[in-house]
Amino acid sequence: MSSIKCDAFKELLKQKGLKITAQRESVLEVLKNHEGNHLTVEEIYEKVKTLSPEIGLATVYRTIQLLSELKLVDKLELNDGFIRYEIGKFDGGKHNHHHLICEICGRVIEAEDDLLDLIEETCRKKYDFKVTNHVVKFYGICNKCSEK
Amino acid sequence: MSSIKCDAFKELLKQKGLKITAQRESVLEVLKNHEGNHLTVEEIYEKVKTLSPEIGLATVYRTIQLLSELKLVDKLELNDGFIRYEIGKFDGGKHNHHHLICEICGRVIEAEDDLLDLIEETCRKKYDFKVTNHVVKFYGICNKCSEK
DNA sequence: ATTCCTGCAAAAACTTTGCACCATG
DNA sequence: CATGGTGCAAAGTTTTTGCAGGAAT
Repeated sequence: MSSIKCDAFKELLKQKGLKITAQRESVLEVLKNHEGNHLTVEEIYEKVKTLSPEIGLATVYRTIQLLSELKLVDKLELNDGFIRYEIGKFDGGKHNHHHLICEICGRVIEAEDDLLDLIEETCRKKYDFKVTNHVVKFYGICNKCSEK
Repeated sequence: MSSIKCDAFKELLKQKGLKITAQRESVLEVLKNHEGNHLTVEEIYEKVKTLSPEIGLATVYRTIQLLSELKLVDKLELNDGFIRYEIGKFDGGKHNHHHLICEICGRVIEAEDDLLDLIEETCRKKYDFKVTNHVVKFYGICNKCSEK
């Protein structure tokens, strides 16, 4: 498994004099295989154990922290009380990240449209703030819940 | 202190057969007095103790949970590792909530513009999802950090 | 009076740290 | 072989819960 993201990861580690270990690769692998799944630490741990059975929870925490610092994963709080992580989606300058969260059933829909340019323009003009990334959460009622 | 928000709170409690206590009023009071301040539980606790010195931390947790359920306060994760709360800003149908977070100094600027109508329109058309509220976080570089 | 709340302390859940051993570069 | 990483267990944090006494309706 040698996708672009894995290569980027190895490259970043090398640059910083850090080591490429099976555990680190496994954690990244799990996150890659569950893109858009918003995993909790415990869920990541459970899934990683199938790839690296001997891994300790502490290593999962340490690796997630590392991946966060490298901007390869994003922390997420979907207001269900859990802190979640998912692999970053902003390769090559894109930075879209919209979640549609149903207030009734809690379902999370991933939206990909990027219509925020206008707002970013306003941030720049009005607040002199240069936007480099954004996270948007829309709360509402999903189609299934509307039907009921 | 009998603002609109306090009255709304008392009304909601009454409706649900819950009781109006000094502790609950104090917690709401603190959040009202620090609108836009993004307080952690510990900060709320410290400030509430000046109003209700005998209050316990457990009661602060319980009250915040209650206020969350009543949609009077919003949970916030500004990616500095702390979970924060602030009083809700969507009285009377408004639901704006944009944070500009500087990736260098961590400063949080509150933006009030609401230019998201287009996006909400798209959510409705494309995903059949009715948006009732949104939380938007823009990461970027603030003016002070740009100058350096 | 009845029901709900509170403070306290204990428990549970979550996250970080120290250390001896191991693996990578 | 030097440096950094790992697993484990212990320590630190944060949050929740049980319970007996107290307050609100």
